[in-house]
Amino acid sequence: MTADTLKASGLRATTPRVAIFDILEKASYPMGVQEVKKKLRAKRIDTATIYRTLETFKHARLVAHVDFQLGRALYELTEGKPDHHHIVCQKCNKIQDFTGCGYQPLAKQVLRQAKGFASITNHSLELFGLCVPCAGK
Amino acid sequence: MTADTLKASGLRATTPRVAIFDILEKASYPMGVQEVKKKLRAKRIDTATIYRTLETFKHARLVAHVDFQLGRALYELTEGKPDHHHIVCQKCNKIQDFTGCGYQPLAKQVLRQAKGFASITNHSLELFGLCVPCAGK
DNA sequence: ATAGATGCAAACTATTTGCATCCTC
DNA sequence: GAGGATGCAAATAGTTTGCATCTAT
Repeated sequence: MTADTLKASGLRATTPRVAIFDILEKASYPMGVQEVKKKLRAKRIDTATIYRTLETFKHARLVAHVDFQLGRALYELTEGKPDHHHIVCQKCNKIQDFTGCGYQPLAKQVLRQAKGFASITNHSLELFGLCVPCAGK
Repeated sequence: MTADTLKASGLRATTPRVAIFDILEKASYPMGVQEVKKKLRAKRIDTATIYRTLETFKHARLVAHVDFQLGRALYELTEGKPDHHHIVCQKCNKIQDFTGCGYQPLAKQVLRQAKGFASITNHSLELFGLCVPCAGK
């Protein structure tokens, strides 16, 4: 149950949090605040609460912050998908997922080179390109 | 000369463009619109122009869009630094660069797997971690 | 009971757009 | 000269914050 997942992360299982988590769980791609808000429709949950909740989830590492260079933040559950990434069509924003970017050796190497850093806790990687329909002009 | 660089990319060498390019050239880390504006100080260049110019540079591939999950877009010249990336301290936002993320084989593999995509034209990769001072609490 | 979370409203910051004027080629 | 670029002003979008009230534990 979602409430237990939240509690397991040390978070209170409030109505908005459960609702937002459930929406992310059903989503098949990263969602922004507006998208979440739309899905919440009937439930009167304030936009500020959505922002705060997503930020909270991010700190708890329940969600990952994803950036498609669209001028807004997107989030997706990390649950059971480590090293999860996307390729995004630059024309139509279509998304496809892929797993494994082989960043572990890179992280090690960078830590060795970048003397000023003690640890790497996170990484973001997105590929941008053209989907088949858009490439065909 | 900067003007020639711009023309070589098919862009008109206007005063604002030259000024903004020069600022980026001197910068030692990715800059946002506000940072550029500050550097432009005396020169009366409108914020809208900065936005438009950076977008233009981006399309011309003179600059790369960088995202540190700060809620605003940053840009840096691509000039002579292909496959250039950063590691960012999550506490103090200190930045260190590194080169080469070995994404070429990854790109190939993803194109093979992600059937819906025809090409990859770009990639973004940032590492997030803690710098030595911040890690020491 | 109490710390923490939410709703509401307002403030802020980032970014975009329309249009008249200006400047580069 | 002509078309693209800029400045200005206003609009739009995204995000944050203060505070009184509510709620999960």
